Amino acid sequence: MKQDKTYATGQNITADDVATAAGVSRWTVNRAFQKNASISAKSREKVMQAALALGYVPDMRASSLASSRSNLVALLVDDFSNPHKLVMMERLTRILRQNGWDTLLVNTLSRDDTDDALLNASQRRVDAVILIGIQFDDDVLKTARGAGQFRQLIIYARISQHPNTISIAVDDKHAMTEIAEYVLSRGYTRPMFLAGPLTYSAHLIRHETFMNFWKARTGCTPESIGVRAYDSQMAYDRVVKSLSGREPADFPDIIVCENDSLAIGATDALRHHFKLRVPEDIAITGFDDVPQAASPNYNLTTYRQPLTKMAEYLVEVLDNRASDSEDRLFNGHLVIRDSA
Amino acid sequence: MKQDKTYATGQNITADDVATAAGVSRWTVNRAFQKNASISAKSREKVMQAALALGYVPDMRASSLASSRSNLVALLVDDFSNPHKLVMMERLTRILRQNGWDTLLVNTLSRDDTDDALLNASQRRVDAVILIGIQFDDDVLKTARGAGQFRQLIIYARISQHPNTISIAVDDKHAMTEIAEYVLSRGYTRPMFLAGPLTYSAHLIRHETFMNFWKARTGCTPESIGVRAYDSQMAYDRVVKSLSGREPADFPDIIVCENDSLAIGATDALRHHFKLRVPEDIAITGFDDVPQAASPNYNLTTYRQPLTKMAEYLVEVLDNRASDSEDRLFNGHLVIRDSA
DNA sequence: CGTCATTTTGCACGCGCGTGCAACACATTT
DNA sequence: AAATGTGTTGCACGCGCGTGCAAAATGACG
Repeated sequence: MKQDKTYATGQNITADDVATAAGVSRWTVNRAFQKNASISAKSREKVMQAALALGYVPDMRASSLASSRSNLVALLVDDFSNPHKLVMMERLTRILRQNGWDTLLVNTLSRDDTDDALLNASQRRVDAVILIGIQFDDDVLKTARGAGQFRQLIIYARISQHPNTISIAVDDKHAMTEIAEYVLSRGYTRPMFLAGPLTYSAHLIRHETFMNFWKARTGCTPESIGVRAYDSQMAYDRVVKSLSGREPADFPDIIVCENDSLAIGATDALRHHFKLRVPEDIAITGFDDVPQAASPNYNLTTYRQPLTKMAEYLVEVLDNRASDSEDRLFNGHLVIRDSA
Repeated sequence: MKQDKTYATGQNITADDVATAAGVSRWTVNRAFQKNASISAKSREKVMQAALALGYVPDMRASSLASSRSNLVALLVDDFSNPHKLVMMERLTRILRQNGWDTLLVNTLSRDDTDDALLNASQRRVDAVILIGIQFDDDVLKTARGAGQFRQLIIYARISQHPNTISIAVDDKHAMTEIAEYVLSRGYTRPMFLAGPLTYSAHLIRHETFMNFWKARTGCTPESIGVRAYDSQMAYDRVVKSLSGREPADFPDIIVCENDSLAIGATDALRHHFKLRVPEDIAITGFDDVPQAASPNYNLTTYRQPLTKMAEYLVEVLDNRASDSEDRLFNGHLVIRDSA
């Protein structure tokens, strides 16, 4: 049944073909496909009919080349193990597309690869590069080849100190304060903080905020442990290692996690390794509200970022409709479930 | 600290600029950036140094326009709720990029949107469109505008009856037979099959295979239920509804799920709603081996698709190195854990 | 040192479309 | 009917690079 090896229908149809078919000039054809072009409704109609009949589709490579705007953004992602990335990618690509932007997905294999990934984006002359990852640090950006080719560099869901960069992120300080207030108000007294990689200052905010808050409000410095990646398995192992051999009295009564991946790993460790109950024996909080957090198995108390608002603001920035090019922090909200 | 509003370093540098700087013609410059170009090592060196000094990056829009090959593929994804999609996307983008292919990620919002998504890909003149989704059916493809613009249409991780299309997928029949053999060999006698959306024939294979196998080998027809989407929550609700009010003797002793998302929802339902143990009271099998399946919480017996091999074969097809343009089915392997 | 095979380089032309301006058509006003 | 204004259309030129071929440079060999 499968015959044709290619899916193509012969040679490409250009605006010229449509022009002769519609009895207008080529420029009128292209105008018909532009948004705010000066063209009469009548001739646009003629053009569109001819285009449909011929199966003409404008070539954005050529239009981009001529207009020097590509309506393309590169999305650099370096951590596919965190399920929250999937949520972010869905939201971003959806809202970008609804606003006329296409997305080039670049899988940044490792930290050393960032440079290559940026080069990749440059070659396509994307209008902006969006970074959603954890390995991108300011040094990499500074020395990146081809970094001069794109107009905007946007750090999404993270803060960056790098100049010429816009951060669109949740206000970690505000968010973590809200979590800490909640933890305190629920009467927990021996919290432990489970942090992710503490390589860059931007990652420290949640950690610092919680520690400072707790110290200021109770006088005590909470215990704190960390892992090298936002990975459930690592969190599991780390919690096991940290709590093994302790007297029950020395256990924390709640583990405040930097994100849901860690929280899930911690929960599994408490339940399956230590045979403890969550939240009865030890409570847990997370951050992100990944889909799994809502499952009856975890019922995780967590913090939801306003991803839609953030994506919409991103579009504003891309369209140069944003009032300024400063960083923008958003507030999400605490999602209270059973885990704490 | 953040001063410059744009990241651009003035106007674009073209091959001409590099040419004058290196003392060669523009064509030599471009040759230096081509793979198998006829150019001496000496002048390539000269060019590369000048290019580096000026920060020149070749413009793929122009090269694509001139050569009519874009080295770009569109990845159409329509179901971001399944965590396995994240795994597939990571593998695909990684291997594609390692082989010189860029990926345009198109979030296909709904079934009606497929047409628009394909149009989107056409406008960028991608060399191929890769479909990893469940909503794409043959009717949509038939009537798609702009479908004639790309050379190849590849259905990934699913079978399609559509001509002019290549499927790269796991051999569902073989895989499900392996699962069924295992279930039988472990002595289960009252299996229930939990299926996903049964809209297209391609989705029925796993279901049919299991049902036929069991009937042939035991003479009994297993019970079978289904949900409208590959969603854990739906699976949870469906299992609750199906088993509520039954006598314990009428419970299945194993639930064979079409994929891990459903298996996870089923597991949660058994544990949290019915307070049953998995696998002691009722066992579970899944399909895909999502990261979560390996967690100590689920320990899911499941089937892993050879995603790397599949992606590598995809590259072969894109490079026209594949022996033929027929569908290609791969075998994965059973991953035995505790859940069954 | 000359001849020929081979590699390397330069170039006219084209890929498909946008920009800015000039020419044109039409409706409105005096 | 002429003059004015508004909306619409056509066109020269350029965006940056690849293709195929011819000219030039290089190397091999007698």
